[in-house]
Amino acid sequence: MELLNTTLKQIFLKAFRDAGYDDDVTVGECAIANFGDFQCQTPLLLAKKYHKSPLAIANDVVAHIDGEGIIKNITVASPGYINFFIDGEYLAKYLQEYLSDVVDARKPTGKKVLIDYGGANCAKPLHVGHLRSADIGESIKRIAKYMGDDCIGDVHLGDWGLQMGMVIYAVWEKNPNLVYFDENYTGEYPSQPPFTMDELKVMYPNISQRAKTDEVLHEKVKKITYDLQQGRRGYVALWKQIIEVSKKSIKQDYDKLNAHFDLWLGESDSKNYQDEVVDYVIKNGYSRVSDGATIVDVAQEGDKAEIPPFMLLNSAGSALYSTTELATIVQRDREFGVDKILYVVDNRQELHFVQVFRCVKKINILKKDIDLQFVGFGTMNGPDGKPYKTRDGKAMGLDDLMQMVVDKALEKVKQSKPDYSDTEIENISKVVAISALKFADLSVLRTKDLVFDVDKFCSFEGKTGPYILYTITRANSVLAKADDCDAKFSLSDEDKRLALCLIKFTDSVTSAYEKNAPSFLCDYAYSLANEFNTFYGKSSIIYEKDSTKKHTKIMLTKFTKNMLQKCMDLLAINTLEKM
RNA sequence: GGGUUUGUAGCUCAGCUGGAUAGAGCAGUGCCCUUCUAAGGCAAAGGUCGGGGAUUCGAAUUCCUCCAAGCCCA
Repeated sequence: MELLNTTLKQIFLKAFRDAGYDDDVTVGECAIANFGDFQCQTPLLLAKKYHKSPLAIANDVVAHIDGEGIIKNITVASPGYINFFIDGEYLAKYLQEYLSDVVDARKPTGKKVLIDYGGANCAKPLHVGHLRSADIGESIKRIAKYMGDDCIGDVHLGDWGLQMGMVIYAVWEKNPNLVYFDENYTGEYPSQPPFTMDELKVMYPNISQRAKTDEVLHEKVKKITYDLQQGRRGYVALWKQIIEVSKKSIKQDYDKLNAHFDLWLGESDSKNYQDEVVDYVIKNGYSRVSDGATIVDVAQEGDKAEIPPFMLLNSAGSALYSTTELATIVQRDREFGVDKILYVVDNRQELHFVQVFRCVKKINILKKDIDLQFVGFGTMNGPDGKPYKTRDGKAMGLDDLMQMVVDKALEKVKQSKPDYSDTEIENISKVVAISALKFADLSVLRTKDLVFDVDKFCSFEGKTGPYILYTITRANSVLAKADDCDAKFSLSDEDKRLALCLIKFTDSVTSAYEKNAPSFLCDYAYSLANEFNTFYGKSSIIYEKDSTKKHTKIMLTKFTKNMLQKCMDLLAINTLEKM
């Protein structure tokens, strides 16, 4: 279907041409405004070029506008705005078509996009810092899918670093007699892991803390990590079990947040490509040795800042985080044939990714020219304005945070709905709590840092997730009680505000998609909910006497509900039928 | 030191490519539940948009400069 914006632009474009103003692509664009339903500001832009006052141009154009049946009540306002209204009947017809069309995904773009988000580490419980990547990444994925991209979400698990050595050490410390640590052992290893996830969650922080001050322990851990990466049998067997157990637990946590990954690959999965990539780079002369390390220069002319070289191998000859990243891109190119990769990671990693991206481009190793994008998000800071710490003992795990919000929601539901059953209360509280948490996280502009504020996550009033859920349930309740008839759907002037708000959806998803910024959708959902609540409060819907008016109001209620549901779906927030 | 991001109401934040009186939410004030879920609505109050300069019909938005903070690299 043709969007109203396009229709209006065509009408205005023709009028501008007929009036003698031509040759600019932006001519005739109209936007929803407060001084009419729509406003066109083009006359202001043309004044200089044609040496005429904007007011005169506006008047010229208005005389040539042919918007029969669509546009009405055109006025010109100083210094050169063209304000106008949309015919109610026309808008009603358009709106119905728009809504049945817009809920479905757009036409496939044919683009394959991999979204790298989540960023959990094996053996480590998720903490508040993981919230943003999961929430933003999942929403970006859903938005891109809606816009027609073929999307793959990859959790890209941290499963190959020093933390694995730490956990293996912890297992050893607890029971050094396990067969995993016997170098002479050649038989099968037990199928059951010698630990539970709950034990792992304690082990890692414990060793990590101790390794900071204990040099000897730190060295031991490094040795274990090295042996693991060299393929020591017992360690590898144990490592695999750690990953299995971790994955299961991490998946449960992400499920709670409604973040669902298509791929559960980790850093270690690219190791098949690692040697090949390193060889390739060295053989083709892209690297040089500096202070014993093998590096690739990635500085470019015109750089404002000095971009340090990409590190391929350190002085000990071992691969680094950056090497793994490079190998992973090659893997994604070969195995998935992606066109674009989005990295939904903390802003602080930007330089690292700039280096990786430049290196990939420089060494010319990919089959396809992949569009690599750094989609950074602001840091979750503590109350002191410094990044929220995990290792300081007082760290808040995601579990604890969720429990806190759920408890708060329980309290709230119990007091406002005393007649609900316990299971009902429990179910509602969970959904409300997660919606509060996710919406609070998502509604802040992606790139900005945000203060970790428990009260904000626990807030259920105002611009929050629960407000949107509440609006949906209100609409539901109306629809359940409404006995609709077959009357005409026709928009009166007072219903138009809600109708115009509904059709703004396209602009919102589009900018959310283009900027990889779900916060635009949060803003939109809130403004729509707000508009609906005003509409709801103004007059009764189901007790409306006039059948046309009643039918129209019921339809608008239904549209709003569907639209809000759509937005929440794109934000990956579950909704409720009743609360 | 270099780079980078940010500075908008008491607090937390919107304000996209410059457009009419700078918008929300919390907190605080006053109303509104014997008709659709008050987790709501309505009304009022709150701001020299960090300071200064430049560009123009018009700047929170673009440019320059200074101040302050965060982050990254050294």
